[in-house]
Amino acid sequence: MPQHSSNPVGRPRAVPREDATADPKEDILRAAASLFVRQGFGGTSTRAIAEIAGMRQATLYYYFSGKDDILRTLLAETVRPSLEMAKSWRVALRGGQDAAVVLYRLIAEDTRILRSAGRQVGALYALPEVWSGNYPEFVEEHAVLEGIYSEVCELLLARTEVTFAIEARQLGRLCCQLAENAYLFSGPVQTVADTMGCLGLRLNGVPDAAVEFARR
Amino acid sequence: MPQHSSNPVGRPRAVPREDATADPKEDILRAAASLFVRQGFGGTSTRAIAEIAGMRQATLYYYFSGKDDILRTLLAETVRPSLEMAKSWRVALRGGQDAAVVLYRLIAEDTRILRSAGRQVGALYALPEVWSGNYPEFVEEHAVLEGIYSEVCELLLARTEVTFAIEARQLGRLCCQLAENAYLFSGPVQTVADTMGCLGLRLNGVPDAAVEFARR
DNA sequence: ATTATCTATAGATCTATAGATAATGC
DNA sequence: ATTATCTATAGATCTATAGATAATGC
Repeated sequence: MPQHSSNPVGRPRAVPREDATADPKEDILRAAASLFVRQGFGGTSTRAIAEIAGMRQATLYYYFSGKDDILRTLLAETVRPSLEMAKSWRVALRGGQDAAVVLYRLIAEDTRILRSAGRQVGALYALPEVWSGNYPEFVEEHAVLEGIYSEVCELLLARTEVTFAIEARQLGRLCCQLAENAYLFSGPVQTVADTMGCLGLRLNGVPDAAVEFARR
Repeated sequence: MPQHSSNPVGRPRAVPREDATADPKEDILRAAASLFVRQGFGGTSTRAIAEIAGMRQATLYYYFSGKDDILRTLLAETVRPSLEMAKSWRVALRGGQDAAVVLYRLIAEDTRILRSAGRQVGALYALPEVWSGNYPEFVEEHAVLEGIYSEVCELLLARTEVTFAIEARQLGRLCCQLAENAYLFSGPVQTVADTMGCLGLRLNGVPDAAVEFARR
């Protein structure tokens, strides 16, 4: 009869934390994201991460090769679901689905995804270090994501007579940022996601009546 | 006859830079802003700042009490002109000036101010350290600025029948961010400022026809 | 004498590794 | 035996200060 042991293998922690999950890696990622967002990447020491994660500094290196590796993991983990979602909407768009509907869905679902990650991902993306050449895979994936947004905006742009200087690429970026800034809004996810979708359509010059249509 | 000496007082620099201005303080601020924006605050050492500014690390302390003091100066220097400008538009607004016109002007002029500062101020404001309690004067001043934006948005919000959840405070913040994100757009300042003003009105549900009116 | 810089450095980090240790599993 | 942690620490920073120095100004 296999004894379902409640005690884990390995040396016990010196200072156990009651809020630790079963997965130390997850604890580290959570702790790191929270600190990066509040103190910046360079302003966060491995010691501080470890302390919040409930282990000693050196133990981090059993799971990650360093701070860079932690941030890389956080970035990959958060952009990928958004990108997959966006790619499937791109298929719908090219298949003839209405651009306004697609943009609304893109933003709303992205908002949901980012919020469910629970790591204030938008704030993470705002860290200068993220864009400074050390995380090319992330930058590349994010560029593709922005490209999909831009493709939708391009179609919306062609619909209206725009009287000021604006390019699809810029609108795409701003809409992408809308979803990523959703963490600044309080309230139920559904509501915030809806709001972001509507604001994205407004940015693209879609009249509120048509916005109303796209919401369903 | 006073000899207009071309040589400065004080010990000469060990490694002079040809792009140094007459004002070492300005050189330091410029170097620091550029590094903070690319590498983050915590990721930038005083040595790196000094090197770009063309002096030795210890010399920084002749002008500033430390990294904090440099960032505090940068923040104060950039938010204040925006705030003064916004306050004067608040007067106009309360005096009966059209809200759409005021919002357009607010954003466009803020865009110009921030860009003329030449320090990618928006990116500076995105640093987590800025908001983490060490710069309360800045945070306070910025809150007032956002408050003015919100006041304008409040009036615009009352004009239209909005079908989704949105508050004036959130719109105000987003419009403020628009101006602060203008550094991401390339092109002549006038053009970018105009674009940002128009997008801000769009965010507030102002129809493009009315936007056209507000631009003049 | 005054000014603006320099050199040198103490003391406090911080990162990453080596090697020990305290559990379970078999 | 394997695993997950620990302790200890070398070596590399980084910040901030003390005190020297090389100019001009008078």
